[in-house]
Amino acid sequence: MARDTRERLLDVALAQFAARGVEAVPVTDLEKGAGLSPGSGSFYRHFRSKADVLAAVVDREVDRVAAARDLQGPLRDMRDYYDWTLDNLQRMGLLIALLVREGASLPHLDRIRTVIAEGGVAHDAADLRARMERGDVPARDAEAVAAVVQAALTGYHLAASFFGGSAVIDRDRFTAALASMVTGSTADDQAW
Amino acid sequence: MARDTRERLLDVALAQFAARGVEAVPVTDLEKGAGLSPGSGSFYRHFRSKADVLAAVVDREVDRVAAARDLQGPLRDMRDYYDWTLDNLQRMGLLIALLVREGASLPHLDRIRTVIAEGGVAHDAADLRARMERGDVPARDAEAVAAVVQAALTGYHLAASFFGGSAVIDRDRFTAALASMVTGSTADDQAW
DNA sequence: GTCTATAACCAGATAGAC
DNA sequence: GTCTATCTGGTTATAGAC
Repeated sequence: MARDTRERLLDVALAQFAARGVEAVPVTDLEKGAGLSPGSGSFYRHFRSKADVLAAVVDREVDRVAAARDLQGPLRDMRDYYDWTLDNLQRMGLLIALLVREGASLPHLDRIRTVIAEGGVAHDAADLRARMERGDVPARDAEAVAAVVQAALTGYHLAASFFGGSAVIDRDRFTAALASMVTGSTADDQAW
Repeated sequence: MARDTRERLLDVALAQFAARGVEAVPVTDLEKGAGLSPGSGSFYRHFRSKADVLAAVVDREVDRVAAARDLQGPLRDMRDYYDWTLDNLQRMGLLIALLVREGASLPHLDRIRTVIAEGGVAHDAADLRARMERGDVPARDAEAVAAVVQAALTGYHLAASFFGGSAVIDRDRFTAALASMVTGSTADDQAW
């Protein structure tokens, strides 16, 4: 047993809840997944209830996402940034799956919203405004453009995760098109 | 009792499944919602099981969406089309909520994917290609641009429905920015 | 077609030995 | 901390009267 039983229970709970939904996962399955005897109440030595473990799962995952965000290096060009954002969404994958599944009934909803939205539109809009003033990017409603970018990246990620990545366009073509729409560059400037 | 009991059960099931998740809704609640005595097995005179009613719900809803799509009038300009698409997503709201909640475990998944994706990227890409050839729109990777548009609209819809419409940008500004990014028009052409 | 009643089962949670 | 055993309550589904 490498890690703490409590940690193992949290790992299993995150994976199972995200994949099958909280209601669909019996406590017995969590015990089984953590190497405990299913049906024994051993789970209850670590958490008071199923709702309790859900809250702990969300808490730990939000902390992780917040910590990972701080590691973000300096942004190079726009496409790298979009690429990095898609990676980030993938890293938050299980948390997002959980959010999407359980919706409003998730605990700590405002913390989740804060972490997921934060550094998003507001930050991007400021960056865009600066580029617009320098003339790197055509002048438009910066906040709205930032919102479009955010929505496009999120939508792409969700579609890929629902439909298993099939029937969606290649990731490179997607970020290239998005960057070209923001910067106003056209086919004359760049091959695809 | 206006409509058939079977229809009422389907209505209640759609609403409840989308809102709370299939697992979380006992058959008793469906009976209650349809005006039947909760706990009586009356539900089972209309459906063989809970899985059966879920399949019927999805089937009926996909049929509705497909039928509504055929009513689409001729497209005027691009912004009207984005507006119409957002309306459409709202009309598919409960089906999308169900898809998002239950994910891969939903029955008839490929039918859903077909109906939701179809007439989407492929159709838009053809339209864009024509506009690019006429010079109305800057020449770019048409399929990729169509995918970005689709992802942006879907992402906007989902964010609005998760977070209750708060913290999201105004719908008009969103579609305006998206249209301007596709057509390549800038602040000089249009006020916001 | 709907009802009352109930069977069969499974999930959440607790007690107490080791 | 984990186990066996168990209580309790809720859920699916069926039987049979009306």
